[in-house]
Amino acid sequence: MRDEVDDLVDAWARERVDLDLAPVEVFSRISRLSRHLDLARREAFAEHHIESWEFDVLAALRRAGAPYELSPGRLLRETLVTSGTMTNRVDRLESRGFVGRQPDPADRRGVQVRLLPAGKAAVDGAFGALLEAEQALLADLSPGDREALAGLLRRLLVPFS
Amino acid sequence: MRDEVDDLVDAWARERVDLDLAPVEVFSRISRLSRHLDLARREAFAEHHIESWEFDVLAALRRAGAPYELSPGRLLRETLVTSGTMTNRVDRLESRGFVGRQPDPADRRGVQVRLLPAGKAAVDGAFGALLEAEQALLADLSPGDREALAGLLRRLLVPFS
DNA sequence: TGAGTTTGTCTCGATATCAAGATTCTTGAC
DNA sequence: GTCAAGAATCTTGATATCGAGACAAACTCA
Repeated sequence: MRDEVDDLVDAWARERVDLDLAPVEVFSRISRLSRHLDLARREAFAEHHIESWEFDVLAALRRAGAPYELSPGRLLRETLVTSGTMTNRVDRLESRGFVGRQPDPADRRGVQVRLLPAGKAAVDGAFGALLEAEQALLADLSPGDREALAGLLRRLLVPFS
Repeated sequence: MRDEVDDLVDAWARERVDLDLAPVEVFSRISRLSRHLDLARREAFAEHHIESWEFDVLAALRRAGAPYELSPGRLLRETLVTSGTMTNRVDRLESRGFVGRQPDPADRRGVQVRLLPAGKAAVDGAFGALLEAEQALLADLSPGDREALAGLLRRLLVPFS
């Protein structure tokens, strides 16, 4: 059982016999899986007529719980984009009727972005499709393997959190 | 030991008690790690004054081995970008003196992109810095853990290869 | 050989993102 | 109370990417 990264590592090993390529075995697989997952995500969402960036914003609001309201600042911290990008995203979600903007009663500089019913329906449907697609990708791993994998990944992620 | 994804899963679990969130435990960590790795990569390359996209192209040429020549078509398949993007990238690398373009003697439609000495020096230096930074991120895992992780990731990646 | 299809590269227009700056409001120190 | 410093949001300009299309050359198969 070989994957694309085995070929990559072999090629580097031929050219740079002096280097220890162990990190490539892990991190290159993570990067490539992430790219494949983005594509799979896009496909799963396409059937529900939303884009990945739309899901990211709507999901942050959905996770927050009723009344499904967050500030733009909070949203950009959740989704790791800049403020200009978030303004643009909320504009487009607003024009689709998925979210609404309301002045923040406690801070007159502020705005609250609220998830509207159409947006909630969209994100709930899309999340279901996403989980289904991802379940299929995990099908070859036993529950024990999944937990072991999640645990090892957590250990890599903790220093960043 | 909790990470950002533990919080994410808890939030979803509160809102959607009906769903099995096991895939999130794995795939959300992979996506987030990939984003953090991109930033770490950018930092490691900054000291060598090259950008991530430059490394991607130069590394493909470097891995190919002497005489370090690939066609634009081959390069875009290696780096997963579109042809318009690759034209732009090769243009900029050419203006930095890192690569050169030559007509393909065997196919008059074709072009060969060749890695020049300055480009080879840049990519070798940057790759060393990248491996060093990535070693540090792996420091907490034993060699056995690393192999187990790489093996599990390979099993996820094989279907895409 | 010659027509039609495929391949390889580049050009062009549209767009999402980022970074920096502008604006408005809040907060805390004195 | 006033003023400076900070925070929240939006605006603007630059840019890298994508997707579609153009063009040239190379195959295919009768």
